[in-house]
Amino acid sequence: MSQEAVTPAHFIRKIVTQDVESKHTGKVITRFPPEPNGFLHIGHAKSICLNFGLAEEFGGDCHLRFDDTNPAKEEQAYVESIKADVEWLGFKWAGSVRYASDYFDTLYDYALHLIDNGNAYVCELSADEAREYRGTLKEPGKNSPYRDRSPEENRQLFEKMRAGEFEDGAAVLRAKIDMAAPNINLRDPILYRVRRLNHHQTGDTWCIYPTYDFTHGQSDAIEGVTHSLCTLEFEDHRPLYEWLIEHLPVPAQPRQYEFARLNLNYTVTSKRKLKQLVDDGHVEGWDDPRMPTISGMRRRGYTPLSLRNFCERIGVTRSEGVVDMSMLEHAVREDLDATAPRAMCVLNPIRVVLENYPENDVQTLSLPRHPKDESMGQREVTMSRELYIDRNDFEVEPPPKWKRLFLNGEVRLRGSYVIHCHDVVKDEAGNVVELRCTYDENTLGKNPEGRKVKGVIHWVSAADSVEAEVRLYDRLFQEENPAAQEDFTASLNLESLTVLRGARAEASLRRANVGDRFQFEREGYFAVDSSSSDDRVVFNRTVSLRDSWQKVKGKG
RNA sequence: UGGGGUGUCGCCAAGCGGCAAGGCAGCAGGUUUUGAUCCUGCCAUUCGCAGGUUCGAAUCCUGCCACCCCAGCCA
Repeated sequence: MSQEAVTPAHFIRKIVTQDVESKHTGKVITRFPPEPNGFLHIGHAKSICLNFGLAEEFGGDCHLRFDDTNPAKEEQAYVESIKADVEWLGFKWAGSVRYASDYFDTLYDYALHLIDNGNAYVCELSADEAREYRGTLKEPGKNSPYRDRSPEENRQLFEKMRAGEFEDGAAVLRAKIDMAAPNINLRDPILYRVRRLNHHQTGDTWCIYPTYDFTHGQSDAIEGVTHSLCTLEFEDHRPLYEWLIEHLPVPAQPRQYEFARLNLNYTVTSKRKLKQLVDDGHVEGWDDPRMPTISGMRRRGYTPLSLRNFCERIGVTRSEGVVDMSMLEHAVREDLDATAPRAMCVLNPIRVVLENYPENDVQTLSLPRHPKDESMGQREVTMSRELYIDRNDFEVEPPPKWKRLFLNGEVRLRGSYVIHCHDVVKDEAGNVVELRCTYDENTLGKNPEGRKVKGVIHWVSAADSVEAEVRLYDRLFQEENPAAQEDFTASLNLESLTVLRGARAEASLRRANVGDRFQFEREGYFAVDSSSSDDRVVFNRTVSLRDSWQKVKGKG
């Protein structure tokens, strides 16, 4: 066997492995339980990869279950986007999509079970009163005056709640546990509340809705989930999760395990904050390519594999950290380097005239689509007298270490000839607007004799190229940890989007389809945006190529 | 002494009593018609701190310190 670096098993993988080897004879069942109240982001990708990945690895199942217990915040549109994101990442949920609301009837019966056993009661304290009775972090709470109602009375009252005989907020069902518990989640937690709201799945069937705590664990049990994985903030809920499972006639005993959520620097991974960016118009929508949402990253050009590799590499632990954006960028570059066909696109064009190139002569050059993968074939680019190169690839007076074109210097046109610049044309303001050059006809496919040409730059034929819009993205926030700021929107990077309308792309790109990904040589990876039309191609820069010239330049 | 957690390289992360994996970033070279990719080398005598146990400690014990989560009829 090879000694290749195998990803070490993280703690959850170890637990599952151990369970499979010992107590569990059945299969591993996990679930990804999003609340449909927003779009999924990179943090959810971690959870998706963990849950679906584990099930896949152990030959088990992973369910997609919407945790839809709060109709006030949830919408069908979010349900649809979430399904699309999970599928795009390449995972398949077992069976049909599930909803916690599928279990509302059972949950209601479970509630009656607790009531009949004296483990739950209807409480008519107002929200404010309930807060006072709950006590504080350091002081115990005190019992609700409604705590000792009889099971019979509670049953009647709860049935009235269901029948709509209480106004919103007028009554709740509470578990009867311990108002002095040091863990606040055990101070008679609320199980049901009255909410006269239409629900995206159940319509107007219910006017009482179970809380997360009363829903999650029981749903897990009903589905036979063996390992219920969630983030650290739910750790304090585990005793309640277990209490409910112990006191209810559930069909299975799922176990909850917590892991640290993913934090990425220079962005936010909080549905609430992302929603605010959308609602306040700081971005163009949930799928804005600057958003760390799965749909935004998809539109930006990220690949499912790059996200999955990223999630595998960051690991799964219980210590909360902040992953550097460069890890994510590395993951996309790695995948795209191997899979993206190459093409040339001049982002900031400046005209080049090859004075010794015959007026109407047009040559077709065949270039490989990929430098290492011949199976990707060739593409044709047109060579002609008038070209465009990037303004950044020319200097009248070159700085030290310069390898590109300069006045009275020469450079290789990628896949074509070596050209020499002997003059520049300037406008009234003194800006260089055109380069007068000559080409060396003996340099196609071979190096000139007697001299070395260090640089290679990309180019396109002036006539045979298409105008394209190119969108460059920079980090959304200037602050490494925007969430730590008083107002996170204050550190929004106002230059996170740069739109280049006059870019010139090689002709082969005319037929690019939405979603297609390319490496624009020497620039970066780009994906065709969904806003492209037949007469206007729009490219999103997924990520730039690594650029060691920036470093050299920086050192002066 | 409210409860629950976490502290290993700039970042992520292995390790679980036998002498600090790996990845990202960085640095230095090599190859290169992408200043890309690829390749090579360098990058924690030290594991939050202080004691202790032990032949031996990041790993065990004790005490500190720092940070995170919890007082929604949100999830």
